[in-house]
Amino acid sequence: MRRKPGTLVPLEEWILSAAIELRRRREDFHGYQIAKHIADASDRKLLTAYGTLYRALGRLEAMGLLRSRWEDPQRAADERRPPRRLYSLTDEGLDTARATRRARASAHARTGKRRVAPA
Amino acid sequence: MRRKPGTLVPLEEWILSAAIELRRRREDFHGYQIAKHIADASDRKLLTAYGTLYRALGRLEAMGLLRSRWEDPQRAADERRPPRRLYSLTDEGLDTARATRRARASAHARTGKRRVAPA
DNA sequence: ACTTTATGGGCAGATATCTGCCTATAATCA
DNA sequence: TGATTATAGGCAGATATCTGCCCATAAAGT
Repeated sequence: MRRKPGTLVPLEEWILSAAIELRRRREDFHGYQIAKHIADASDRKLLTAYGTLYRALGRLEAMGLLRSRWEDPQRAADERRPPRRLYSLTDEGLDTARATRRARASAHARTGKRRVAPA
Repeated sequence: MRRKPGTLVPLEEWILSAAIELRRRREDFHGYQIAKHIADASDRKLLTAYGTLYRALGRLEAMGLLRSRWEDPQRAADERRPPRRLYSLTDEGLDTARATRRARASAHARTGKRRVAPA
């Protein structure tokens, strides 16, 4: 719905937030996983389909905040499931994710929006 | 349903037959593709789910008649779809597929079954 | 303030692989 | 011949990624 340049939409912020959490556990994440994570965390019936999330991941990657790589297909085969696309935060993405968190934390009463992503 | 050792079930024969056809076009094939191919070729409402086919492919690979490899995930990404597992006939699989065809061709009236796979 | 425009999210479904459970039946065995 | 057993196929659904279409709405433009 026409984003103000340099800002993130809520879904993108949630993804970055989840990415920081998973990063502490030294894990990369994949779309299906984060979709379930977000669906659980937020009661919202969000993501009736996964399309919205995968598109958001694509945008974040295009912005340079996430990078993705395909996992070794052999590993997927060993675990008897389709291969995953694994995402991780770039340096810029990490900065942005932290800035987003700070903005969230200090956004108690204020409704003012803050720039959390580079123009 | 308890196979006589060294024989193939119809689904497996169809797969090998399709594999020979595709081989002429110098193409490897993947599960989803062959499922549709078979579903089209045989009016049968076969393969309401794909599970049956993927299991048959797995058996043929375990028998040594097919080999599989994962396609380059980058190519799948470029074509904006999930990665495929590509199958091709082994030498033994090619022999077996040809023997199956001959058996089919000469099975006009006779109902007698023939050994088309090695014990 | 009012119109235009860009785009994110919902809905629907395609693409692709894989498993668990049940049942029917062919092959084997007694 | 009749009982046992192995297993292929159907049914249902999980895992995983991705696209097309539409609409609502916020941002930008006038």
